[in-house]
Amino acid sequence: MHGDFLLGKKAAVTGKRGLLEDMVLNERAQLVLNSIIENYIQSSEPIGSRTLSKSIGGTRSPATIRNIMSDLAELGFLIQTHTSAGRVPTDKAYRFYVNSLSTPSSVPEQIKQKITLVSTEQGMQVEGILAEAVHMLADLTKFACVVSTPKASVSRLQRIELIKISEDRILVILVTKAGVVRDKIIFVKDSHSQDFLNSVASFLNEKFKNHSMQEIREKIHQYLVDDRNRYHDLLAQAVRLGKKAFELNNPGEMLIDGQMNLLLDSHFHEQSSARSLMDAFNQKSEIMKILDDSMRQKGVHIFIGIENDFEQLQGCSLIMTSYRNNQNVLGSIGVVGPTSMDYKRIISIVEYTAKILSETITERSYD
Amino acid sequence: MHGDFLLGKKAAVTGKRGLLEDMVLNERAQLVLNSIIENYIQSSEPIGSRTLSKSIGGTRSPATIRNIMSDLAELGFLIQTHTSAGRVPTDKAYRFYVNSLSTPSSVPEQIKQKITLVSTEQGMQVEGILAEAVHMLADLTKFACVVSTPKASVSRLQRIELIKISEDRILVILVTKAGVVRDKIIFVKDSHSQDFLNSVASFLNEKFKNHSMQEIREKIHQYLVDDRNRYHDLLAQAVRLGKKAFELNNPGEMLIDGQMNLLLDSHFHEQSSARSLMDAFNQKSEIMKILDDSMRQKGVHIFIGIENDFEQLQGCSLIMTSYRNNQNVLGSIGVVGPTSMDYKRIISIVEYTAKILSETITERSYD
DNA sequence: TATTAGCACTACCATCTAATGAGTGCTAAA
DNA sequence: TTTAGCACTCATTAGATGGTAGTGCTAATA
Repeated sequence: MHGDFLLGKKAAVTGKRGLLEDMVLNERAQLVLNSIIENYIQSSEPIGSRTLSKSIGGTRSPATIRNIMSDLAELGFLIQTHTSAGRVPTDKAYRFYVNSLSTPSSVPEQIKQKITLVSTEQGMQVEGILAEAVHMLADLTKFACVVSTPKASVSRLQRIELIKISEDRILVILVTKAGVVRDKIIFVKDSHSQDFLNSVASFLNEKFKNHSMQEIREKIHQYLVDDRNRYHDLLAQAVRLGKKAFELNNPGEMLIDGQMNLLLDSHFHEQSSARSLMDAFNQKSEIMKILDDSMRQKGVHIFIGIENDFEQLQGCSLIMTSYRNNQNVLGSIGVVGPTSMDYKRIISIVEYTAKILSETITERSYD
Repeated sequence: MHGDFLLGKKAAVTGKRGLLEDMVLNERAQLVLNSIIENYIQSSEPIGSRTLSKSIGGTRSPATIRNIMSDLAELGFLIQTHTSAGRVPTDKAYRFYVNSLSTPSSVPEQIKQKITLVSTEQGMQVEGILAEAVHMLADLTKFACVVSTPKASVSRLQRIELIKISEDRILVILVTKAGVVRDKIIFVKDSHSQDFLNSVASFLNEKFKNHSMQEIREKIHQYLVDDRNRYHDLLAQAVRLGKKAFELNNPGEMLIDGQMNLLLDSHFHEQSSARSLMDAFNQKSEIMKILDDSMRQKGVHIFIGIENDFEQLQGCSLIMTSYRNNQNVLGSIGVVGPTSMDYKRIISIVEYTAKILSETITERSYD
């Protein structure tokens, strides 16, 4: 295979078996590939051998470049839109490129200055801060951005309030350590006085403060499977109300911002891709899955094109990372953009934003 | 003036003075104009005399139609994009058309069935219901839709809770009659015990329950301008905390959905108009103004093109109406779309949606 | 062996042209 | 008041053309 020439020593030793896994390109090929990618990220136009020859300082003639490009194409790093066009990086090329970005590039000072969250000064709650963060991210990157709200299951109880609304409805307010207030209504068969609800609430507060919602649900379940007659009436009622109050009914929410950026982006300017992107963002559960996944691991996660499990986003790249308070990982935040995005820049911005967000929320946590 | 032929008796009597105000077109002209508008709404393409002649059943020849059209153009109801093109209705024409829709067309049964709010079953709060309503509206109309959340000032207090977060921070939770829960943090200089906060809260609850936020703010202000030494410590503290707690810090919020629909709409497919539309939606305060205005009056409000005060939306038409619970008008909901929208259909959908929304929220109110 | 120059070839792109067709306005007749 | 007829306008479309940016291949070169 002609392309073998481009492989460095490592691949040469391991031979064809390791061709795709431990792919190592020789210096020359790497230079060319990276240069193509960076040019393409800039211009969004197919890169030809002449352009590239100039771009790398004229040390190689267009003809040489052509040979190398031809081999890179054979190896699946480049494709041509048509015979006489320049070449465009494939998802595989971007993956190679991103992997080679060993040192995370630092955020330019002037961008750092833009990444500040002001909502914290306005007595705003966590959701407001998240909204601001995702809006800022969308504004800086000019792509679509998503953030998941703190998972109810991991957040720890700060306080619960029960407010009688009507004979059969009770408003439950849960305040978590992370600073999120959730409210919902539960329906009950028997009417309770507000005084009674206050006792139940203070019982639940005492019993469960600082426990995670997950733990609380488990404990309540435990109470219930135990012989319930052992408990006196207040306790039994409290547990029953508590069960309803702590029941998880929202599967976690997310905020999206900057979808319009994508529609205005030239890469998605064809009717069909715009339409399908829009559909994708309406499938919140799928996006939630991605956000959840990247919550579980440390660092920045990058999904390039077809690497993406969610088919409708396979024309995009995703840059995701998690945010946290001093106790727990709370959720994740990230960017959805074209595969030809400026990875260096976007990665650093996402990373830095998550850091600032984490700091802001930690400051905000009720401890 | 040639166009005078088209004017009916009324205008003929009042003469030129009333030309624009009590504009009445004779039957023939009305038929032609309405037919042009309805055709254009359907096809989005300039309407020519031949097409129209067929469309009205061939009772008038193209030449006749041409004469009428020419006069209508002279009166400002129609314009031509270029000399040899068909004609397109102006904003003035749409206004005429909408005014002539005397009988509000009823919503087709099959659309009625689609307009249902399910979130109420899931123990969701008002904001969730509004989000569902606006999403549904966007889905049905395929335009952008907005809804304003219930005004804090008009909503009546159901209950206030004060929760100590840290030495200098207190979480305030306000539950209104309309079913909205608002939470915010206030900062205090002196530390208070939770017991103390409970007393303050129950004092405030007793004193202000069922009063509107506006009233409460005024009363608190009254307390403060009175000689404050007259009050004992608890009261003085309560009032001071109360002032902070009831301070209006969010000017009212709104939810937007379906912006992407507009971007995908052929009418806004030029780069520039898409971009400026996007900007318009980011100017939330301007849109809020429109929503507020249409809250103050009964019925459906229609702003066609240049009738719009907000310049950036002068390429659009807005269909707005208010929603309410059994006590008060709470906010408004509406649609932003191209001036060539199907007014009949959209108006009826907006109207019906607002009705369902009002019913749902009334059901939900805490009374 | 790696690199380069030279050359034939390909396909897109902008520009021009001519033909088409949908529409108008005007005039004269019914 | 309506209509038929005719000349005219202008956007759109389809071909045709030349220019350009790119390729692949081969043979010569360092």
